[in-house]
Amino acid sequence: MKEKITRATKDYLKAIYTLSVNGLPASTNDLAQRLNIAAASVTGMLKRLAKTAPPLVDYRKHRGVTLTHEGERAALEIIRHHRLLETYLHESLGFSWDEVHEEAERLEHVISEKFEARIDKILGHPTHDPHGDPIPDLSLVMPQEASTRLSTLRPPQEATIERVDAEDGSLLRYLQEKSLIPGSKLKIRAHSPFDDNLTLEINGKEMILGPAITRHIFIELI
Amino acid sequence: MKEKITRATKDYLKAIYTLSVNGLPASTNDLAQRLNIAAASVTGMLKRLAKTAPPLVDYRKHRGVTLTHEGERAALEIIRHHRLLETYLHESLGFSWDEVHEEAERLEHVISEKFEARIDKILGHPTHDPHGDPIPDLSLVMPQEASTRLSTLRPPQEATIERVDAEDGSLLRYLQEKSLIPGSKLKIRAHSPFDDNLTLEINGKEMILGPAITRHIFIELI
DNA sequence: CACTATTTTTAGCCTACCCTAAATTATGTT
DNA sequence: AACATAATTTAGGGTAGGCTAAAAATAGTG
Repeated sequence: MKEKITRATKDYLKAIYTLSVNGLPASTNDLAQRLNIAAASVTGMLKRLAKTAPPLVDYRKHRGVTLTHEGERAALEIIRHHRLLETYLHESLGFSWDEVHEEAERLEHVISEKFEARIDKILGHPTHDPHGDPIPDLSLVMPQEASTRLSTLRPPQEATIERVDAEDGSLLRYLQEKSLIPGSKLKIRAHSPFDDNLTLEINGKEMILGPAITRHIFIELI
Repeated sequence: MKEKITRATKDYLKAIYTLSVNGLPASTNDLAQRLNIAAASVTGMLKRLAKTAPPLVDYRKHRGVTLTHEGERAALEIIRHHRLLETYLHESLGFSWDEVHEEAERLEHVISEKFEARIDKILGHPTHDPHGDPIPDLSLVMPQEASTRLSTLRPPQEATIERVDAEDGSLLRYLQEKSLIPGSKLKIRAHSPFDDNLTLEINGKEMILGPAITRHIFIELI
């Protein structure tokens, strides 16, 4: 009874997944913004997704949308593709970490299970992609992901960067230049009130970062 | 002024290219068969392709269709993608030669110029794919391709297999089993009249092949 | 609680591609 | 030259997935 899952459908499922991590339903508007599609079109598509067999989403008017079990499985498959691809592009094809997202975004829809298995093996079954995002394993179990934001730290805490939540290339290039990448260790030196700037030391260098940046960086305390 | 070239468009251009190697226009029916689409649909699509700006094909009713310069460029780009991918899948990801076509068929539409450049470099700028088909170079010049069919040889000619013209997986697996792959050297031992069977020796083994097979194998005389 | 601002949905359209059935044009014989 | 057959095109439809404008529902605020 498997329905054919189109590209557009996959994009919706992925977006719904990432917008409802907290368990809350994703809103029409948020989806529209993330997918760059008019809100009205999203409503129409959600209706369609809700009445496939089996239904991929649970949609109720004005209340937002969540994934069904089926929908979540499909979303996780795509996310696995995406993150494995990002890792592969980075490690094996020499793409820089700010380039991998865009390329993976297109490839994720067309690679076969065989292709997936090959790169997974070549990479040694990685658990995280270049941005630190967890990669669901073969049975689609998602590893725990770092959830403490750098912006919440205060001196004299120390931490390791685990994950960077950003797709924008220019931000990613900036972060790389500052060594703000997964694996880097840092110490909080100071916190400014009102603007919430953080002064931190990383690789012996000191820098001041605003919350617009530190909110996108997730850490593990040392 | 570049029009956006959709997936369907690319498939048509590629099909037209391969069907009109001899310079003659491709017919509606042949296209329909190759693309697995009703002939009426092909007519409709050809009309559309002929009136893009710039036009991608030169189409005249009941006379078939040829590629314009623009159309040919686009076709060659896709063919370059396809054949580079086949080579990459085979050499770097361990796909067998009967599996590469299908996978490349989907990937060819979505890889970036950067991806293309990477695998081209990793492979050492290959000129032929695993089936022996020539790969257009960066400026889209197509290398000469072997054009003598094995079926035309007669004892005691000797030759090297250069290219195999087949997409069907089971045929390809059969050929591989018999060492009928690019690079193999062979000697024609006998020719049977009427059925045009050829007896040939390859790697010290003798075998008899009918024209349904030998027509798909292209060689270079030694 | 009433009113405004925001979010979401309806209604009505549009484009790209695909299909079938019927009509038309080409082609290959006699 | 006149058919029969094969190839092609026209006509009329359908679906997926977009869009805009207007209506309706929800949420925030005095």
